[in-house]
Amino acid sequence: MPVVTITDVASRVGVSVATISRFLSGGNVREETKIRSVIQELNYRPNIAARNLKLGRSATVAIIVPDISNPFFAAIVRGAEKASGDSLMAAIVNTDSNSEREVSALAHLYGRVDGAIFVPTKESDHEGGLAHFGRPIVFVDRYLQKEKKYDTVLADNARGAQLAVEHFASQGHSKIAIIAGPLDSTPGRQREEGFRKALDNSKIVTNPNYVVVSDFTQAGGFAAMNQLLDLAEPPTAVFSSNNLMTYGALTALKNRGVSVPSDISFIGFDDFELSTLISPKITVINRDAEAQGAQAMRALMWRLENMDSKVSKHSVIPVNLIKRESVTVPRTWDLQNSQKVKDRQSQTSDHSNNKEKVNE
Amino acid sequence: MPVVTITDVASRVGVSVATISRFLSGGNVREETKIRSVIQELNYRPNIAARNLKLGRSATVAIIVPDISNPFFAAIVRGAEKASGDSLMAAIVNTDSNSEREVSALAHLYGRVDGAIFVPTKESDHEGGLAHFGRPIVFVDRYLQKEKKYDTVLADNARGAQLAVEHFASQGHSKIAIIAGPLDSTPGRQREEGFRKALDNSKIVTNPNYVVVSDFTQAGGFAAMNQLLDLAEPPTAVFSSNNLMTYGALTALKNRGVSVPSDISFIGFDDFELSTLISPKITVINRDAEAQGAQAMRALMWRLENMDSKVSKHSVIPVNLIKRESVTVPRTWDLQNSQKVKDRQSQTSDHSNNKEKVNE
DNA sequence: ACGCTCTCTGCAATCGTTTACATCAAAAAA
DNA sequence: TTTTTTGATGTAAACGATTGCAGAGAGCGT
Repeated sequence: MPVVTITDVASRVGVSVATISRFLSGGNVREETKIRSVIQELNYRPNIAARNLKLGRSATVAIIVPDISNPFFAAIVRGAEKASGDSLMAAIVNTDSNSEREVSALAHLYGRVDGAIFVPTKESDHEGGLAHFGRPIVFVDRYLQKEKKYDTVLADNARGAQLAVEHFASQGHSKIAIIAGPLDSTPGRQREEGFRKALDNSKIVTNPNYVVVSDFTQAGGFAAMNQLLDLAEPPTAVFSSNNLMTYGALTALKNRGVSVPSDISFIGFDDFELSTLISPKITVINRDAEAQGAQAMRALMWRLENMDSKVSKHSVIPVNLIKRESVTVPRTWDLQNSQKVKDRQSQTSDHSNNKEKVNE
Repeated sequence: MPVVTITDVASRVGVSVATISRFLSGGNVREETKIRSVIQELNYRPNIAARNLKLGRSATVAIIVPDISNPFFAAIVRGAEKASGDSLMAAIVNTDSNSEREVSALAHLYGRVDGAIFVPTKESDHEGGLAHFGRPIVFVDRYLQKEKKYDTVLADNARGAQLAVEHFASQGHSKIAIIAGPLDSTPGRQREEGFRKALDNSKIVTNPNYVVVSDFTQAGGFAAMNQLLDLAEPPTAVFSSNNLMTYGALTALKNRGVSVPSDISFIGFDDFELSTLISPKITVINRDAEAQGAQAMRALMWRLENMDSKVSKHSVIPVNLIKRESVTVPRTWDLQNSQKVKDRQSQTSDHSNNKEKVNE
C-alpha cells in the first residue's frame, strides 16, 4: 500500500520529475517507452489534489437540480454526466426544490468546483447573488432576465405549445385550455405565451377561464384540472405544461369519470415513463432531455476553456409531437345545462371496469 | 479577482497562518472574534485542493449506479446524497448497466475519491478486481460472496417475496408464478429463494413452469409474462421481481387482453411512480429506497472514520406490502375449454392492515 | 524566587504536482 | 570547421494549506 508518487517514477526511470510531468501532459520525452512501462509497473496515478492545487482548479463541476428522482431531471443529469468525458467529475446536488438550499449549495460549492450546471427552482430568487459564485454557470430550462451574461440551454417551449394547439385545432377543437406553470418561470411563461400565440394564429379567441396557472406539481395539476371541469362550459381539449401536472390532471379526470379522449382530448408537455402503459396512451410534446443535459455540459466545458469570451451562448433544444391516443375530435356538449350527454360508445379500453366515485 | 488565502487573513489579523489554520479546525485561539470578522470581511474560503493534498484525502465519494434515470436508483442517489452532509461531495457515475464501464469507472475514480457506494450491474464481474481500488466500498442491493469484507445494505428480499406469496395464498391462490431476476444477482436470487421457501411454508408445491428466470428488464418481463400465459395451465397469480419487469409484464397482459386482477392477480417488487394512475392500481412490495441510500452513505462515512475496523457491516432495509387493486381471489377456470367464470368478489383496496380472511 | 503545568503561539517542513528558467548536446546552417 | 538553432532535460520555486516542535507567558503551589 505504499503511495507511489511522481518522484518514485522519476528515480526508477532515471530522469527528473519534470520529465515525468512533461510526459504526463503530452510533451515530447526521450524515454517515453520506459516511462510508460515504469508507470505501469509501479501502478502510478497522479495525485489529483496536488495537480489541482498547482493548477488552481478542481476538475469538478456541479449539477444542481431540484429533484433527481424526477425522471426529467434525471435525464438532464445523465446526459450531462455522459458528455463530461473523464476530464471532469460531476457532483450532483439535490435542492429539493428549495431556494434556500440552492443558495447554500452555491455557497458551499464555491471553490470546490470550476463551474455549474444549474436548474433553479424559482429563477427570480437568483437575480442578485450569482456573481458572488464567481464561476461560470450554465442554466438549463431557465433564463435569468437580469443576468443575461450566463449561458442557457432551453427547450423550444413556445414551439411545443404551438404544436399542441395546432394538433387540437386540426381535430376541430376550439375550446382549448392550458394548465400553465408559474409565469415567473421560463418554461411556464414561454409555454403559456406560445399557447396564446398559437391560438391567435388559429383565429381562436382565448377564453380567460381556459388559462389556469398552476405550479408544475402533481397536486397543482390535479386542482387545475378540477377547476377546468367545474367550469360551466368545460374545454374539450387540455394542454398540460409539464409531466407532474399531467399526472395530477389525469388523476382528476379519472376520479371524476371523465373519459379521455372521448370526453376531453389531452396533450402533456414532456413524455414520461409508462406513458404507454396507462389507458389511453397519452399524446405528448417531447424533447430530448438527455441531449439537453449533454448540450449544457458542452456549453460549460467550452466556457471553462474560454473564460474571457464575453458573448453568452443560448441554445434551444427542439421539441416534437408524439401522437398517441389521447386526442380525438371534440365531443358535442349539451350547452343548455352543461351536462355531458350520455356516451354509449365507450373507449376501447380493455379494463375500463372501475368507475370510481368522486371523493375529492 | 484576487484569490484570498490563509496568509492574507493571517497578516490582516496580525497572527501566523498556523493560528488561522488552528482556528479553522476548531482549536482555541486568542483572537477568535477578530479572525472571524476578517474572514468575513475578506470573504476567505479555504482552498480545498491544498487541504486535500496535505490531508491525503479528497473529501469526495462516488456513487456508482447502473442507471440514474431508473427511479429506484435515483432514490438511492438522493438518499445517499442527502445523508452525506456537507463534509463530503458526492460524485455520481452512471454505468449504463455496463460492466466494462464499471471497471473503468473504478479505475478512473482511483485516487479521486475516498470511497464509493456501488450498485454493480452484475456482481459476478467484480469478484477479483476490487481490492485494486484500495478504498472502502459499500455495496447496495448486491452482496459479493467472494468479497465478504465489504459493507452492504440490502433490502429484505426474501421477506418481500414471502409477503407476496402469503398474500396470494391468503386469497386462495395456489397456482402462483414468479418472474425472477438473474439468479446470479443478489436480489434476483434472494427473491426467488424467498418465493420458494414461502411456497413450502404454505404447503404449496412449486410448479417448475411457474418459475421463469428473466433479466430485470422491461423486455424480459414482457417475454416472461407471455411465456407464463402460453402455459397449458397458466398461473392465477404472478409475482414480478422488480419494477422494470413489472412494466413489461403488465404490457404483455394488456396486449393479450388478460384482465388484472379478475383473470390474474399480480404483485410487483418495488413501487413505481404512476403505480396508482394505471388501472388497476398495482399491489406492490415496497421498500424505502431513499433510506437505503442514506444508510449506505452512513455506512461509508463510518467506514472512512474507522478504516482499521475489520468487521464488515451488513444492514437490511425492511419491506412492506402495499395492498392496492391487483390482487383478488383466483377465478375458477373451466378446464374443459379454459373459459372464465364470472367473478363477483373484489378486493378491498384501502391500505389498512386489517387481516383479511384466510381462504384455503 | 523557583519550578511546574497549561495553553497558546510562530517557525518551518511537508503534501505531490507544474513550469519558468537555465543548460547542454546534437542537428542544421554557415 | 564554426556558429546557430533546436529540443529535451534538470533545478528549484511555487501552489495553499496542516502540524510537529519548541518557545513564551500565565497561573499556581511550594
